[in-house]
Amino acid sequence: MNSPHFSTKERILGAAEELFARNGFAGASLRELTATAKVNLAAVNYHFGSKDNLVNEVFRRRLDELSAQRLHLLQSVLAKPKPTLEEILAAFIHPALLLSLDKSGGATFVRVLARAYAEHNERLRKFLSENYGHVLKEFAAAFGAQLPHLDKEELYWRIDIIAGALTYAMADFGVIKRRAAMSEKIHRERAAEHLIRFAAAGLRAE
Amino acid sequence: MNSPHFSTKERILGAAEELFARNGFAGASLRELTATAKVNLAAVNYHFGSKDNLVNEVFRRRLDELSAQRLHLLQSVLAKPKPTLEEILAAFIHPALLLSLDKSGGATFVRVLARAYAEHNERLRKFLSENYGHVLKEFAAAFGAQLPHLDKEELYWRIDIIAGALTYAMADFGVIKRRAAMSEKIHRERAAEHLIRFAAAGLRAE
DNA sequence: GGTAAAACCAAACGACCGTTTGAATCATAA
DNA sequence: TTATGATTCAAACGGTCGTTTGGTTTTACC
Repeated sequence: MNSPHFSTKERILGAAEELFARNGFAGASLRELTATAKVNLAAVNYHFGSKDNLVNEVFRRRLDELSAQRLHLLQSVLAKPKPTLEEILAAFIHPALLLSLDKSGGATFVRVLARAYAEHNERLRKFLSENYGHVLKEFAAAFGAQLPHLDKEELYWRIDIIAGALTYAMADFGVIKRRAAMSEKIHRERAAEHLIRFAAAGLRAE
Repeated sequence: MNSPHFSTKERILGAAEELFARNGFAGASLRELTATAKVNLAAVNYHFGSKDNLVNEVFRRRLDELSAQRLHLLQSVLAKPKPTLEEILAAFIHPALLLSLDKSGGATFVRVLARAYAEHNERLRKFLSENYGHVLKEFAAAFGAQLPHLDKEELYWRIDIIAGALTYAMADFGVIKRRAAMSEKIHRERAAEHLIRFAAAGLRAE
C-alpha cells in the first residue's frame, strides 16, 4: 500500500487510514503515521495543511464513490414497478460490502467509518453531514414510502438502529471470528445477507 | 454530582464518567478531570494508582449492579414455564434502560459503555471480559434454547448485531432528537420497546 | 543549461500529557 | 496535647504531541 511507486499524498492517506482504524483519530500520531508512510514528518502539514484536514480527505477519498454507488443503486431499485424493502436495504448495504472487499484498504476504511460514528467529534460530524447527509435523506424517504404504516418518528428510530447495526457489523466489531477455512469474501457476503434479512424483519415488525 | 458533600473518590469517579463520555478515555485529561471534580491533580494517582485503573473503577461502579440485574431478570424469565424471546431480550435491555434513567450519571455511563465498544482498547476489553464476560455467555445460551433452528454461527451473528444495535441505540448515538415536550423517561422507554420488537423480529426471521 | 516552483527534510517550538515528589494540612486515637 | 497516619497540595519531571521554520534537493519548463 505504501510502495514507493505511490505518491507522497497517497502513501500518507493509506497510512492514515490504517492507523485511524487501529488507534482512532486522536490516538494516531503524525510521527507514527509519517514513519509508516515513509515520508517526512512535515509532509502532512505541507500536503494537507493540518491533521484535521487529513482526516477529512481520508473520508472523501472513499465516501465520494460509496455515496454515488448507494444513490445509483437506490435509483435503480426505485425505478422498478414494485421495489421491495430488501432491495432498498441492499442498495444501502451492498456498496459497503463491496468496499469492505476492496483490495486496497477498503476493509480498513469501513473500520474508520465505525470510528467516526463512535467518536462524537463535532468537527468531523459537521464535515460528513455537509458532504454526505443528502444520501441518508434519500434512503429515509425510500423507506418511508415502503412503510406507510410507520409514523415519521417510528421510522427514524428504526433507520437509526439499522445504521448503527450496519456500521457495527460491517466493521467486524463483534466477537465472532470467521473460521480460518472460510474466505473473507464469503464471510462478508454472509454478514450482509444476515443483516438485510434481520433489518427487513425489524422494519416490518408490528 | 460533584457537590462538596461527596468524597474525593466519588467526585473523581463522577467527573471521570462525564468526561470519558464526552471526550473518550484518551481524550479526557487528568487536568481537566481534576478541575471538574474540584480536587488536586495528584488525587487521581493517590486514590486510584493510575489513569488506567481509574477507567476500570468507573466501569466497576456501574457494571456490578447492571450485570446482577440482567442475570437476575434472566433467571426469573427462564424459571417460567414458557419464556418468550421478548422476555429474554427485555432482561438484557431493561436494566440498561433503568441505568440510563438513573438520576446520578446513569445516562452518562451508558455513553461511556458505548465508547468502550467502539475503542478497541485491548487492556480495557480484557478487564471487561474477565469481569463480566459470563453475563453475555448466559444470554447466548438462553437465546440458543429459544432458537433451535439457528445453528451456532447464525445465532452468534444475530446476537452480535443486537448487542451493537443496543449499545448504539441506548447511547443515543444517532441523529434522532426527542421533541422537547417528550420527557427523557418516555423517550428512553420507547427506544427500548422499539429495540425489543425490532430485535425479536430479526432473531426470528427465516 | 538556467531558473522558478514544488517537494522534501532535520530541527526546533510551545503546549499538553500522566506521573512523581516532598512538604503542608487534616483527622484521629493515645 | 501530642503523635501518627491519611490526605491534600504546588511544583516539577520527562515525554509526546501538532505545527512551524528555514534551508536543501528535486522537478518541470523556456
